[in-house]
Amino acid sequence: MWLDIDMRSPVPIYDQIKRGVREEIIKGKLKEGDTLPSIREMASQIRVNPNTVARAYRELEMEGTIMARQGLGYIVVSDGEKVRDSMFDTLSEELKEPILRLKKSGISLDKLLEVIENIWKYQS
Amino acid sequence: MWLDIDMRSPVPIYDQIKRGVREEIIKGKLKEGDTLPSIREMASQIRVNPNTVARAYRELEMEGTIMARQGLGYIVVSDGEKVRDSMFDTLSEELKEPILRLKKSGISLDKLLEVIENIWKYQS
Amino acid sequence: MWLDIDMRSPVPIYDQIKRGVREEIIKGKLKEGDTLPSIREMASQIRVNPNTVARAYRELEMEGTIMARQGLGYIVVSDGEKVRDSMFDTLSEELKEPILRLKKSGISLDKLLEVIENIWKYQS
Amino acid sequence: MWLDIDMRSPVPIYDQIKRGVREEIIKGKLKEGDTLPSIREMASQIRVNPNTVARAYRELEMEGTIMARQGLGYIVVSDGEKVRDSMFDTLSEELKEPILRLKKSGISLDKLLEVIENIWKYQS
DNA sequence: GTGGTCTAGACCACC
DNA sequence: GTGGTCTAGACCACG
Repeated sequence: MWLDIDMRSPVPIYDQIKRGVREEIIKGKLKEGDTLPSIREMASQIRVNPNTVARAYRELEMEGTIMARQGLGYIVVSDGEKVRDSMFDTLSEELKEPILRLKKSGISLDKLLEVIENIWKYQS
Repeated sequence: MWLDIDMRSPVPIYDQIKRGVREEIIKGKLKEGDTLPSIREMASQIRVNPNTVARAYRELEMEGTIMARQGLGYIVVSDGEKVRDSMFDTLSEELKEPILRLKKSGISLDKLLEVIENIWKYQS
Repeated sequence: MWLDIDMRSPVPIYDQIKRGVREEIIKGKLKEGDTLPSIREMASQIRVNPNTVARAYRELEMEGTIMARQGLGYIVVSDGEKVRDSMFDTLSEELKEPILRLKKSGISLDKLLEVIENIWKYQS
Repeated sequence: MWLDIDMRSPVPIYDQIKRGVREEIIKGKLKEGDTLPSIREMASQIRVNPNTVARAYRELEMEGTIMARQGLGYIVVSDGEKVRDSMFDTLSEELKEPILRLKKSGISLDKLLEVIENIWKYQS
């Protein structure tokens, strides 16, 4: 699989892997029943320790997105819809705090929306 | 002082203190030349380790918002305008990552702006 | 044969096969002297790796329930009574641990028996 | 804290730690707001690698039983009631499978309840 | 081959 | 001192 991991990001690698897998499911590149790359394979592809991949997969399993089958590997069990929904919730939650702080500091809603739009349009 | 610290937040305490001080300056409750509560005083008021307050003050000094005066404590040296501007920059930076991830996952700009507006209007 | 295997169960497949064979014997559908489906036949029917079936048969042989006959496959050598008894022992053993943990956590015997009865009566 | 870990049990150590902590909370020996032994302390007491304790604590945090505070340690955030309830659910779930298998194999309800009672009364 | 657990030990951030 | 992440590598069970 084709996850690109940024080793210099403050976001933990295992979390980048989790996000990457979720995004593949949302994009439809991974569907229910598909098998993920094995832990060792993924680990060697993204040049990371297998333990790190294992942790990511394990946590995705705990949240109900994928499932392990002994001796066979991990398969996707959640459809893109569900993953997308829970992802929106999470991200909205992340947006909440900085937005409320901006509000408290006196920015206007219009100014905020303008800032957001700029990020959307002109950032990588 | 009147900072409220949330011990349960994932945001480091020293960072909450920095933000709190900046907000007081933005709101005009602290003006250029005003002195901050001493490290020990602040620490005992918000029930926090003095080292933590010291770190916050030290970093605020490094960014040019406040200044240490031997034997007198820390005084504010930046005006509300400047602090507000740099705060906007920081917060915009924080918004960037979740927004771009939402974009990558297929949310529309309109939908995003709607979400933002809802947070703005209806969240505490 | 008529075993139904649950690939999503945490119970290892080889163990599900062992249990399935034992249950057939207990129910009388397999009697002393009957021959089991060949490893390959069983494997293809339940969509499982032949190695897995082989392991199940091997272990059933070790416990004295079935026996390999050169060129003829496996035959049943234990009667329903015996199998049932050893099965009860095994299952009682499995019940032991969760029950004792419930006890340690302060549930009353009556409450426990009630829970058990509910499972018995109302679960599929 | 005085968890006793059985290194020879098939139950993973990190899981034994999770169970142990939950039980301390249920018994009231750990209350809301109490701090757990630090990862390193617990690890050295039960002669186990700190990573193993860390995993247990992390998972307890994910299920909402305890909470980490940087530089300070873990504190209990769930009361005994809640922990007990979710524990009952889990254990009942564990009982379900062996009980239904016993039922399928022809044991009578009375016989089963007798077996349960014996385990309760006479096992360690 | 697959995943699962555990150890040993490094490095970082926070208090 | 605290927790958090990551690596390297061993050993086990399952298919």
